[in-house]
Amino acid sequence: MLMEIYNQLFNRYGDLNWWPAESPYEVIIGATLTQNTNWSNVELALANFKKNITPYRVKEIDLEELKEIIRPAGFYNQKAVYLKAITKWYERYDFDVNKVKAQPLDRIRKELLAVRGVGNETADSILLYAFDFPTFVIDKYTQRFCQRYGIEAGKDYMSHKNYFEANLLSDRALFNNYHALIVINAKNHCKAKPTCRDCPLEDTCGQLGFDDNGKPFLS
DNA sequence: CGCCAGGGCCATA
DNA sequence: TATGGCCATGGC
Repeated sequence: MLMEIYNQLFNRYGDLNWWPAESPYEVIIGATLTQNTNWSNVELALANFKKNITPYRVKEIDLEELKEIIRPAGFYNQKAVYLKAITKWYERYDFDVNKVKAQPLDRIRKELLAVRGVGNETADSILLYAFDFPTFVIDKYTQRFCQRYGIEAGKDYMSHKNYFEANLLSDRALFNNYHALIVINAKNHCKAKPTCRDCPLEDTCGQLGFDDNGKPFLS
């Protein structure tokens, strides 16, 4: 079922080429800044770096100065601390993407979760979109998506993640685009119908439907 | 003007 | 383990 739904979403939106960033480190920064924050605000913050988003700079920069740069992204007092912390973690691997990629997924995931400001979603976003690890990213949209369409994937983050990983081929390209498709589909939907969030769960609210044979389709 | 966005931390029970 | 308050800007 999950694969059929993916195909429907793919037919509509195609390959979205996530994450929108110019480097793995920029993915790390973006994933942290976008916590409970509109992406357009994150873009303003990223623009304030003036094309100079490197771990070396974030490591050396004064904390108060960093706060000013990321201010548009909101929660800047804590996020500035978070950026320092995740950058310090990255330094263990000499800011080298390949040294991180050479490690086992589970090890890096645990390390990331131990970093201040990195929870499940941020960790998985970084693992998948910065370092190409085959891990599935769950967010509020995904959980709402499952609830709305009767996909019984559990109730918390890990149960959803386990459900998707258990019912899909472990393919980083698939995981990458699937999460992106769910987000884009949700945003499109919300844009067209701002009150969708308030729809009762039994409402088929959304573009996804199921035919008489139980096959999913996008209307 | 009020609502809320691609979460996570912490205190409390 | 499970809620709830808190963090903060900018777009609509």
